[in-house]
Amino acid sequence: MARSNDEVAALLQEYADLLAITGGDRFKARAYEKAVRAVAGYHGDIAGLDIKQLRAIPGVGKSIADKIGEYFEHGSVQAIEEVRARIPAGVRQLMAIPTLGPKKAAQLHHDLGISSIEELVDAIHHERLRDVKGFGPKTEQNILHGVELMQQAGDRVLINVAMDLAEEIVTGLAAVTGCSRCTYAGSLRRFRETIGDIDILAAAENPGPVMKAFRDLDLVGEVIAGGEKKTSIRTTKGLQVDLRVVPPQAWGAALQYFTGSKGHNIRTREMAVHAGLKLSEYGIFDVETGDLIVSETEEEVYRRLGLPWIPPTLREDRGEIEAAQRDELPELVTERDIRGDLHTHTDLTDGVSSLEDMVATAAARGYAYYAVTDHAPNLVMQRMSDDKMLAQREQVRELAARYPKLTLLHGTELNIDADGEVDWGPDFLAGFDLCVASVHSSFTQPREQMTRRLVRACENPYVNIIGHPTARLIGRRPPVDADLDELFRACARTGTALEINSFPDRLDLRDEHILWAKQHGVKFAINSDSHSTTHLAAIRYGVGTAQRGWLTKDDVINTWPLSRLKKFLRKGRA
DNA sequence: GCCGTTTTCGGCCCGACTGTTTTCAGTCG
Repeated sequence: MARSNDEVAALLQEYADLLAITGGDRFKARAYEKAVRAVAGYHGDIAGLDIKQLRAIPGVGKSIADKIGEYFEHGSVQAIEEVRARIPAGVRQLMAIPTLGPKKAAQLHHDLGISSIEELVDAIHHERLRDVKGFGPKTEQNILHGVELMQQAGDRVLINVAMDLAEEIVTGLAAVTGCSRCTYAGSLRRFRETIGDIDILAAAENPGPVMKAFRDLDLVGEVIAGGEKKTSIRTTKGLQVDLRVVPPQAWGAALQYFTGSKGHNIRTREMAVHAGLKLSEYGIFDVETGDLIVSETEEEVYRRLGLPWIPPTLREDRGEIEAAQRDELPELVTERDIRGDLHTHTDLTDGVSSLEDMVATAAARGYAYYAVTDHAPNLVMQRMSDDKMLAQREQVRELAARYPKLTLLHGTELNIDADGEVDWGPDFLAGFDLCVASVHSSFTQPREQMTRRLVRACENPYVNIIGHPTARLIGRRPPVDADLDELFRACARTGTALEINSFPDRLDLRDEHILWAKQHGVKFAINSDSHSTTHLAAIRYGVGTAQRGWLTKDDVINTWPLSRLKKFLRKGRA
């Protein structure tokens, strides 16, 4: 379901870009960019809001609220149509080329009539850029190189890919003599679901050796920019990594700055300005005297702004500053709070590890309970049968004796069919300790049908958790189209939890949907959906996503003591 | 275009690096 928030955000971003290309008031363009972040990060669906409610969103004033209203009413916005008519779409696309921004794109369009990437490449080959002011031979090379990179589509990568790479680089740089601290920052530290580039931060009195060690890493494909304090490289696989080295005493301010997000940083810097201070990656300074006030730790930086420390996963300018000012930041769920995994597979269906190995790995993680939830018969390719399922249950019960500290639960992952029915009737389902139910087919049903299908699953008294609720695969399959408000209401009403599937290519529900569902009073289960012993650790990404959705321990059923969990799983059954 | 415990007008985040130019604009994060 393409949320209307995302549609509107894309439209406002286009307008902001076009305003930047046409020149004029750059603060106007910035105001639209601010509104883009506000709309994209808004917790609910903005389609249902009236003008007054739209204006209540910080960063959305009369003009933008009216444009959003006009868009919902007519499907287009006149002011945007007018500027579209003047600036060909291809001119905006030029901005996607690294090193090309709105000014250069506008100049190419104005001086040479270039309005597409193809025309630009052609113009370079015919040496037509030589006469344009500000464009030299290096710029030509940079553009051609940038276009080549775009064609290779070195897009965003999944969080686990970036995390593995970042941890490898951090380990390498931390070992360099003179490097006192090293960590990853940026969107990775905020646990965004995909990562565009990796930000590494190091502290050293003398940056030289750390910079050299970075440039010499085996994974470096090319050095994009190499300065004294900052170096950017592209790995052999095409991912950009930026390293910043700061003096040790500036660590806290630098970490705060390089963690972002951009929106969060703008807010904190504005707060500093209003207090007669200046906040940069080197610290908080007194504007009058230029004296450094604090810089060593993030806690000090936030405290000087009158705020408690804000967890990185909240730093998206989605209300965390206001919550911090009221001292109402949520106490976020952490990986340590997770007492068990409630969605896992074995080699009885499509897993690759045995029941024994999966349980041993769960026990080694210190879990208090663990559910085995292999696929049910309707997912025919998994070749499940009643007999096999019952035999596995026996095995689980026998295995339980070997793990006195770990309670084993026998469950299943049911298949929600096109009508909302599941694999078994009540008699057989009653034998399970818990049931996950998920959509695995008919992904493209119309909205009403899909909504009814999911709500029916919730209404089944044996369904405890809706697995990967939108069934999206990041970068490969879009989310199903359903009325999420209705689904969330049904979950809250029936005592059905929504899964936060931790598998890095799912992360489903995603952060914004979690925030939205939480407003309805829904409970969640953070599960790994493991198909191998190595997958259990992926729960960290589900926890990070849950944090981005502002969840506390109490919101997540698999942080609860077993007795409370079991009560929830009875779901009001007799 | 948005916003307001100094403001309904006059502000609007900050710094590194590059390429071009000779003191700086543009881009990026």
